[in-house]
Amino acid sequence: MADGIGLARAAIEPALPEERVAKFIRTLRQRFSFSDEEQQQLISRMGGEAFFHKGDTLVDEGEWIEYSSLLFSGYACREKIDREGNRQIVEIQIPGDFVDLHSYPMEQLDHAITALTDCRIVKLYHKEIDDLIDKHPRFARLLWFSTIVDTSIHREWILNLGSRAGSQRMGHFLCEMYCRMEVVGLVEDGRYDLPLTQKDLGEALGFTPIHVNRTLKKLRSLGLADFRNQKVTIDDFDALADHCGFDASYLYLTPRKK
Amino acid sequence: MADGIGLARAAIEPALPEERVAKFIRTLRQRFSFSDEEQQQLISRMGGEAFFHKGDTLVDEGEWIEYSSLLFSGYACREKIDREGNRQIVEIQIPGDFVDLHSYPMEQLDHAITALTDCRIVKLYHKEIDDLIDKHPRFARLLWFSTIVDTSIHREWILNLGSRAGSQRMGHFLCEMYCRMEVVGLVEDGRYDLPLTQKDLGEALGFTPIHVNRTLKKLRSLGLADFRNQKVTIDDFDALADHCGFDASYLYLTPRKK
DNA sequence: CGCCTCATTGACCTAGTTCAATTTGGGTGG
DNA sequence: CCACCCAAATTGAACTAGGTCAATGAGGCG
Repeated sequence: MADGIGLARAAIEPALPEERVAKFIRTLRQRFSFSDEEQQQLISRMGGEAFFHKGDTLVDEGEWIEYSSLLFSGYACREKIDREGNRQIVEIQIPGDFVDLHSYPMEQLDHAITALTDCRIVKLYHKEIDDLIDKHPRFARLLWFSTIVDTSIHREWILNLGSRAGSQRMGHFLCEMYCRMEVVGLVEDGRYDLPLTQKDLGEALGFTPIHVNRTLKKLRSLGLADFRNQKVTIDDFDALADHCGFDASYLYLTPRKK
Repeated sequence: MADGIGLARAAIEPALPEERVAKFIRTLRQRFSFSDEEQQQLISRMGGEAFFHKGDTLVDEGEWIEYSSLLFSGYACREKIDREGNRQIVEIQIPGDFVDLHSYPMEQLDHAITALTDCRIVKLYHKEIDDLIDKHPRFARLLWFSTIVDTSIHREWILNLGSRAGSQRMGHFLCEMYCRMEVVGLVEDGRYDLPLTQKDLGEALGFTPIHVNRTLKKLRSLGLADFRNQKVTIDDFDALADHCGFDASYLYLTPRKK
């Protein structure tokens, strides 16, 4: 595991994991200067792949965790279940996301991570992170940053659930996914995949599936967004963003100004 | 700034900052073994106090941040304002909380931090954290952990706003505050201070102030909780926790089992 | 072809909002 | 100590966004 080639060898498909890992690194590079050598330092420490089927649990609540998983294909979500069995989706994970980097400091999660589609992940063992930080302390701040973006996304969801209603709450969610998908090259002609049912959408947004249906109908009739067959089409992103007061700065996707 | 004495000298009142800093450290020690020397390493790097009045902004959205603030007396909240001017409180900060340790990796926040009462903070400059991690890489994981607990709290709020209604949503919030106040010794005879108006409570829970009033009335009539004059009384915590399905594990306050 | 899951629509119901008025209590100046 | 003020709490009444219940369609698949 001296370099990225080890990863390619381990791949089941001909796809090069480096390309997917690069999605994650590209996001980081938008905020931090990052030498090629540092990039190699990180990639070389990643090793071991795993495959999950739709519906599988990638990480279970309370499970003892030794490595973090970088999602390089497929979609997953983080979810919490309350006493009555209500499911709340708290975040959607897309290719290029480290789905549980926060398990490095945390060691056990308070929520489960479930595959929304078949998924492939690359592992980064926590002992490798220890070693990486030991030798290159700068990585602490860098990897830490990437977990803190999730915190920011959570805060915006709190705002979304607490302060926005109906089509604005829904539209805001679709805007967020649009922006996140775009940086990893998964938006084409205003379209992207969103492998959720209307029931799932309801569980993310605090709506009943019936209300989700009506909300989507409204956005469609306003010409702002269309969700059909697990695909989202947004012809005029700015119009939708304006409709729901979406401002992408909480996603920390743009370079810092300083 | 070779030791904690520097802090005491800087204090405006005779209160010893170490005692308050210790609240933060005590919380960490519940999960990490922590030598006295390490504790000293951390405390010795903290320096500089600041005082804020009720209503002041401790940290503004988008502001460039060079140090993180440990709240050692008073209460604050993190809030986001949307385009329409609606305010959403996303977390309450109590004595012993690092209110913006996440500004170390993030450097600019997506939200503001506002004083709910007069507040006193101790600073930890980010360059000191750099140095600390450089010399003692173990601190990276440890401080990182403490920011990740906020992420977990945010997730539970998403669940609370998305899945719980009425008195259960309110009760859950009161349970959380009870538990967090208890570890820092601020609960006496089932009572603790909560310096919020009913309007503020509504802005935290996604309710109108009128509904907050009715929800509180209901909890009072059920004998589960009483909020009056910015003080919460919970005679039977277990009964309240049972009423709203509260499980404190997301607060990561108990020692790890492993 | 028939099954099964998901989407869609209608009718009705309720939790929570809105609007408006009244009360309470702490603080302040005379 | 009292009179006054003001912010916050409380209550009532009417209204509505969203939930509940129930039925119908529509697409995918063995």
